[in-house]
Amino acid sequence: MEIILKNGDKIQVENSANCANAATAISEGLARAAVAAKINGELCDLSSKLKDGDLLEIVTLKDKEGLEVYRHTCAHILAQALKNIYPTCKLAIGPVIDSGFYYDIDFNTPITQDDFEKIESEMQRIINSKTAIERFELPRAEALKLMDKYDEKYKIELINDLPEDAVISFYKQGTFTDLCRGPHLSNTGKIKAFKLTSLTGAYWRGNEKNKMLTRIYGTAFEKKAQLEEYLVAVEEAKKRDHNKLGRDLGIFMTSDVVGQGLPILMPKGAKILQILQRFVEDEEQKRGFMITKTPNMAKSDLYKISGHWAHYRDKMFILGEIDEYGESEKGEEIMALRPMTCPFQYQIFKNGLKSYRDLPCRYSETATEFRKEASGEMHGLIRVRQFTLSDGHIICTKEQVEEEFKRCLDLSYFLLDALGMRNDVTFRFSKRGKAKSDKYIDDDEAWNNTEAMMKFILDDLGLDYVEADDEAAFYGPKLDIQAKNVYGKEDTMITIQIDFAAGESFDMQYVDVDGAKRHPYVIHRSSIGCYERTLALLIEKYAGAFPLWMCPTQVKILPITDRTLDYAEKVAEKLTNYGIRCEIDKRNEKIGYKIREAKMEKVPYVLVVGDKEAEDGTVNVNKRGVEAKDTVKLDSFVKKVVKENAQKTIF
RNA sequence: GCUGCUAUGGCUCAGCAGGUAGAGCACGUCCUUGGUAAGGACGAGGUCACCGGUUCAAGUCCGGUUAGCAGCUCCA
Repeated sequence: MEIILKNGDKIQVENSANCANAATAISEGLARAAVAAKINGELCDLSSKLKDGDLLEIVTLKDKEGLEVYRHTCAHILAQALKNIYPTCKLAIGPVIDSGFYYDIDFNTPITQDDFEKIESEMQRIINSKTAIERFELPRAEALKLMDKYDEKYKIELINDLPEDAVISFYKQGTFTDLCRGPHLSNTGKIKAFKLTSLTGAYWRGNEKNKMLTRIYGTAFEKKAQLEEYLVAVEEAKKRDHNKLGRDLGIFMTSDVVGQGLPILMPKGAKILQILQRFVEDEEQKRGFMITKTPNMAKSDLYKISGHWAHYRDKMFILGEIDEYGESEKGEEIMALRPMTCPFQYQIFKNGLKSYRDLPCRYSETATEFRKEASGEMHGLIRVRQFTLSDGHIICTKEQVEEEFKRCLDLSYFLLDALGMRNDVTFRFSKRGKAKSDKYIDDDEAWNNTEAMMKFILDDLGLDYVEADDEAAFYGPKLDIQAKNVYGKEDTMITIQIDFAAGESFDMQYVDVDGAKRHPYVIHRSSIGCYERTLALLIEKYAGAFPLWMCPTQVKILPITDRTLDYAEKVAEKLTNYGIRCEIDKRNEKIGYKIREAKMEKVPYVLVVGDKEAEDGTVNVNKRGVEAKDTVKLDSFVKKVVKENAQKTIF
C-alpha cells in the first residue's frame, strides 16, 4: 500500500506495515531516531498500523511531542520501579510537564528524597532490561476488572469518569501494566538520561478536600550532557532567586518575631521602591489620575456593602472578636484592615452629587493592603500578607470603558518599558466563562456583556492573550498581565478589570445628560502592580544589577588614599547636585578590596580617584559589566551619567 | 491550610556511638597610605530557633510551637 509523507513524497510499504516499518523504509537513521509517529496528524505509537493513503510523520526527540513521549515513558518506568519496591502503593496520574514529568502516588508509608537513589537504580535496572512496551485496549468492564485485580482505586475512578465512547488503552512493559492514553516509546531501553528531582505532596485531582498524595518529579533528556546542562541551568536560575539574592544584597529581610509574609524593606530596597513610586505616581498624574490617601482600615459595614464580609472574611485581618456570622458578640464596632482600596475610593466619588461631566473620574493611590494568606502560601516578596499596590479606580460611563481601558493598558506598557519588562510578560483574559458558582455575582447578562466588551477591546488592540475560565474577579472579567519567576512559576503582575456591579452595590450615581441618575461602570487597575512583587521580579530579571535609573547607589567613589578624600568629596558633591545618587568608600582599605566589594554590590559606576585624578580633574571609570576602564574628565562623566539617568525606556 | 524537607555566632557551613561547640568570610583594635575583584597580626562574638519530654547527661533522640524552602490548594 501507499503512504504519504509530510513533504508530499509517497512510499510503498507492505499491507500490514506499522509506523516503525515505514520509518525503516524511509531510512535506517530515521528508524533509529523515531520515538513516535503521527498518522493523519494524530500522535500515536510506532507500532500503530498504517492504512493505505495515510499521511505519516515520524516524530523524533527533536520534536516537542517526541520529548514528551520520551518523558512520559520515563514516568511509567518510575511507576513500575515504585510498584516493584513498594508493592502496596497506589498509582494516580503521571503526566508530562514543561520541565519533565511527575507521578502522583498514594504510599502507605511516607517516602523521602533519601529513597530516590534506590528508586533511580530500580528505574535504571528496568531501562537496562530493554523491556518491550506494548499497547492494548479493553472494553470498559474488563478495564475496570483489570484495575480492580491490581487494586488501583485511582485508576478505577479515572476509568469511570471517561466518556462513554472513550477508547480505554493500557501499556504493558514486562509485568507492569498502566492505564494510559499514550503514546509511548517501544522499549524501556530507549531512555538514556533521567533524574528524579523533587518530592512533594499534591491533592488527588487538585482538590484540597481530597487525600494528599505523594508527587515525585523527574526529568529526562536524550543525552546525559543535556541533563547535566539542565541541572546546571536550574542551579544558575536559583542564584537569581530574589528570595536569596534580595536578602544577600540587603534589599529586604524578614524577622521571626515580626511574622510571616511581612517583609522588611531595608534602606536599599526602600530606596528602590521610593524611586519607582515617585516615577509611577508622577506618570499617573500626568495621565489624569487624581491621587488619594484613604485609610488602611474600616468598619465591617464597608466590607458588608462590598461583599467581602460575606465572601472573603476569613482572609482579612479583623480587629475585634466576632462570631461565626461576622458579628460582634458584645455589640462592639468591628474594624478590619483593608484587603483592597476600591470601596474607599468609591466613598470619594459618592461625596457630593456627580454629573456626567465629572466622568471619567480617575483615582489612583499607592495603597497598602492586607490579606491573611494561609501560612504555606507566602513566598519572599512575591506573595506576602502586607503589600503596596499601585492601585486605582476609574469611574466612568459604559461608553467610556473602552477608551479608559486602553489608556490603562498604555500606562502599563509605558511602565513595563521603563522596567525593561515589556517582553517578559504574557496576557491572560480571565473570565468567569462557564464556571458559574457562588464565587461570582449571579447575573448572566452582565457577565456576557462585560466579557464580550473586554474581548472586543483586546481583539481591537490585537493583543496576544490566552483565555482562562474561572479566573475572573467576583464582579467582572480581568486582563491579567502575567510574569514568571525564576522557577517558572507564573503570577499576576498587573491587572485591569471591568466591574459592572460596584456602581449599583455601592449606589454610586451620576446625573446624565437627560437629567436621569445612572450607575457608572468601574475599572479596577494597577499600573505597575504590587511594588513588592515587582521588585522581586526586577531582582530576578537583573540578578540585582538594576538599570541605572532605579539603583539605590548609582556611583561609588573609591579614593585610593586619604590624600584624595577631599577630591572624592568634591566629585560626590558635583554628582549629588546633578541628582545622581553616590557614596564614598572612605575606609582605610586597599583599592582592590574596595573595587571587589563595590562590584559585588552591583553598583553601575565605580570611580577610582587617586593623586593623578585629583590633579587632572578626572575620574577613573569602572563600568558595571565592562572589563575595560577609562579615565575621563569629571565634567564629561557627569554629563554622561546624567543623560543615562534620564533615560528610562529599556528595550 | 496540606505533604515533604530544614533551623548551629551577621553570612556560608562543620560537629551527629548523645558527654556542656569549630572554620572561613563579615565585625572590632592595631600595623599597612596601598593604583583596579580579598595585605597582615591580634581580638570579640553562640544558653546550638523556642517550649516540653526521654536520659546520670541532648546542638545531637522524641513531641509541640515558630520561622524558612519546594510543591499542592488558594490568590478580591
